[in-house]
Amino acid sequence: MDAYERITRNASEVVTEEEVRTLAEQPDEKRAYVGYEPSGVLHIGHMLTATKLIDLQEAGLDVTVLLADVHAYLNDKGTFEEIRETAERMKAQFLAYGLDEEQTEFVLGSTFQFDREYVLDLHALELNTTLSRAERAMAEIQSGESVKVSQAVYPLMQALDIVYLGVDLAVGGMEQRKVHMLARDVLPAIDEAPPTCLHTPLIADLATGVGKMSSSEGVTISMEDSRADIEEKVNAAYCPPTRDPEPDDQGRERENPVLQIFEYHVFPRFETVVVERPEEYGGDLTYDGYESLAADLESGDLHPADAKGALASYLDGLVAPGREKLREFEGR
RNA sequence: CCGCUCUUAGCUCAGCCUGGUAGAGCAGCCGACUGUAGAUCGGCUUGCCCCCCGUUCAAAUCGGGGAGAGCGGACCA
Repeated sequence: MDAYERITRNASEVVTEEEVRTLAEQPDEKRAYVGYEPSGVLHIGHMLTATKLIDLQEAGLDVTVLLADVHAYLNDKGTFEEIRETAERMKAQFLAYGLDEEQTEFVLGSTFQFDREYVLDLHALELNTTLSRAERAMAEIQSGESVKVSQAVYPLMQALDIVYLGVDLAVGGMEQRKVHMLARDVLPAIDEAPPTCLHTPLIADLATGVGKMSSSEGVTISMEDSRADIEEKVNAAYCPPTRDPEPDDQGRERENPVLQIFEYHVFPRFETVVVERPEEYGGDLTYDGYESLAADLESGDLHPADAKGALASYLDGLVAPGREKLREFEGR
């Protein structure tokens, strides 16, 4: 797999393809970043972009993980003291998850976002952005039902972070695309280049296959989960024997979250996947790629219950090191 | 600052006028059926009715005070 392929695999979109191709020519000199609002426990949403960061590191890029304490504050997530405490835990879990320590730089937002120069640039961006545009960019990210002024500033800071972190590639889930498009539009106003962006897919809600999995509602899988928790959650997941389920009775599109997790979480991290299966149903199966597994599920050669069993055990393998880290933090 | 509206189950809301300690839909949970889940069928749970004071035998409901949220405060309508 060449660098370009490695960088873009499993991405929902890349903006623009041409810019990424250029970047892929000298990956060793490039830097990608993702910003996360610190939270005490890594969940499967964090893990999705983290998996992409691991891809990027394997392709040769360096990675900056922004622990966005100021953003979390602006989004009403607590006091600075509380937020910074969770940032440390988050960093440890990312490393446990498999980010390369040598190739990863963790930066706390507050270490540069209060600099005079940064703030002046921020105000310049504010001057170039309408409130409705900023609000639109935040729609998928904000917490609470009424929009605060702080939340309008939020996406502009994301744009500026890309500049101040010296980043060549901004990575995020698809929910970040409006923010990134805003950044591309507005950064030229302060004579900065529009950032190249890479967006990961959103995984559907585990229980229903509708919409996207969210840590705030519905079921999610996190580093807090025991193996038994994971088995229980995966077993309860929506999983028809197809990768393209029918819309539900309200006409909402559905995905197969079990297949999605195989595709976006498991196969990027494991060369082969072994599905253990009782002799009664045909014995073990071995897959060396997502396509063959999905095809077998569709044909009926692989029963969803067996797929779920395998998924739970591989997910547990991904979560276990982070779970250990969390336990260490508890011990302190 | 002024005015109007709202606050009842996890969510959306009904009940308030005509006081008698509460309901619907959705969600959730359990069971049946499928070797998963979903769908279907059967069953079940849940409430400081925003807070305080008062009237009353009795207050979600009436009166007073307070808190929180939403909307409005040129013109037009």
